[in-house]
Amino acid sequence: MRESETGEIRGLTIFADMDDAAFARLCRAAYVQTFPPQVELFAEGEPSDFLHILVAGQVELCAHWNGRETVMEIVRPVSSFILAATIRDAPFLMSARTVEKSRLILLPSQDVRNVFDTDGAFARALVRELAGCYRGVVKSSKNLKLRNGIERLANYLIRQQDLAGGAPSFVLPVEKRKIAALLGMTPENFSRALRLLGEYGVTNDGMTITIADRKSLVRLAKPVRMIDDPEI
Amino acid sequence: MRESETGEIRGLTIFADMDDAAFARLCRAAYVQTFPPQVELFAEGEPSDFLHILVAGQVELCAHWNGRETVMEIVRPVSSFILAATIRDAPFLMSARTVEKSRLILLPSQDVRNVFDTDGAFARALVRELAGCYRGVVKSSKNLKLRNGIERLANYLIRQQDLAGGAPSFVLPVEKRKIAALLGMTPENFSRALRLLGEYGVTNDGMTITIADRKSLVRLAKPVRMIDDPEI
DNA sequence: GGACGAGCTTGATATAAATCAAGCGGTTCC
DNA sequence: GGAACCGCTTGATTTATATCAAGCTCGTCC
Repeated sequence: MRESETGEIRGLTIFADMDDAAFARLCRAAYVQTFPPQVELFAEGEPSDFLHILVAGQVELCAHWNGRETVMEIVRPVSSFILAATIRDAPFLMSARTVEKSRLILLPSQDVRNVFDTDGAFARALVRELAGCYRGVVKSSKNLKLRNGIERLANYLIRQQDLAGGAPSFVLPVEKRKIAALLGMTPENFSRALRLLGEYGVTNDGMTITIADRKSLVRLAKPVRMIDDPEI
Repeated sequence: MRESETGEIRGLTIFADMDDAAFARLCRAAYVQTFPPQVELFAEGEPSDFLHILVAGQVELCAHWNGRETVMEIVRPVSSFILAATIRDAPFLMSARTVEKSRLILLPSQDVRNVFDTDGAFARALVRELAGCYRGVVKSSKNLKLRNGIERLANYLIRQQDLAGGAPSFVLPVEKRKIAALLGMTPENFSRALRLLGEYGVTNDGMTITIADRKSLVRLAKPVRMIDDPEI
């Protein structure tokens, strides 16, 4: 991997505190790869041979059981994913598929574990990262168990508006059907729920959402820090 | 804290590899406390001043939103809980309440963070522990999103039978209403689902469950490693 | 331009789950 | 012993969600 490429991930919080030598050991056998849209990167149950870092594009993590499929998470750059499987040398719990053309850096899991075993700074950074990941999933689980479909959608839209900079109009990051699965609902119900949010000032044209009356939407969504604040 | 008491937790995987001096620093200001049933140990949103370790009894972790409540996890001894909040010095995402009379060891979060900052072995053990916790929540989330109520209950019973040693009859660990909430269903639906499982050889008398035909139940439940195996 | 396909929407319907309302069966406490 | 309570169960009903079946819209491709 060339230096220009390692630079793209050097700033990630999990690498920030480690010294250059350790980082170099991590990147020695790493490689960069660009994938077209809709490519399966790996499947649930496979051994986790590489720690994946998404540099550009978008990747969805999904899960399957008994012929059913759901979306667990949508990964946006720059961030690592499936860190826990790498650390535990355990099979993937989720499958990964590119949503659009994506560039990834792949670090051999064995190298990640070796550096983690010898570099204290890296180990500590991983603790903080994994603690954050854990809390992220707990929040998502609370969201699923405590809210119904419309409430989840309302909160999702508020969050997306913030991510997009807060303007009244913004574009959904992925297909509606994927967002529906992420929120634990069918595409049909997603569509109906979105129309019901018209009562709260939400309109949509294709992938563009406009929130005319955010206060009204917030009154319905009732976002709270212990579910909706990604920083906590 | 007396040595007889620190011994109860010394064997936990998060402490196993650290040297005695570091462990002693962790335990210096720790204390042991016994709580009666139904006591709230802490509430969602409060600062995480102590890492909690359950030595005996049972504790439920629950979450609230907009007047609704759900059970996120039932902790059994000996295990730590809310490790992620301690590490990140962040507020609790869940509330904790004793289910029965319980004995806990409380380690000041600041001490945990200090030792973690200086002891590499402890940091590495925490990484593995948190990676395991993360994967646990992911599995639980897959269970919620991919299965309906009866399927979740069927898998829960199979798991409990295994935990109880595999005998056909076993006793549920907590009130049915709490199990219902854990599984994301109402007590009424839990009751009905349990009765429907009669078709698959499941009978119950009070808190005692008997699985007469495990194969039949497994055919319905379809447990898979990537959701139901706690070791992976 | 027109045919096709994919994703989205909509309506009708079926199923799952929640809610409401009793009643049952223990236990606790006078 | 009996009253009161609590958790569980059951049935009736409502609501939420999923499924099925079209149709629509907007691209792409010939």
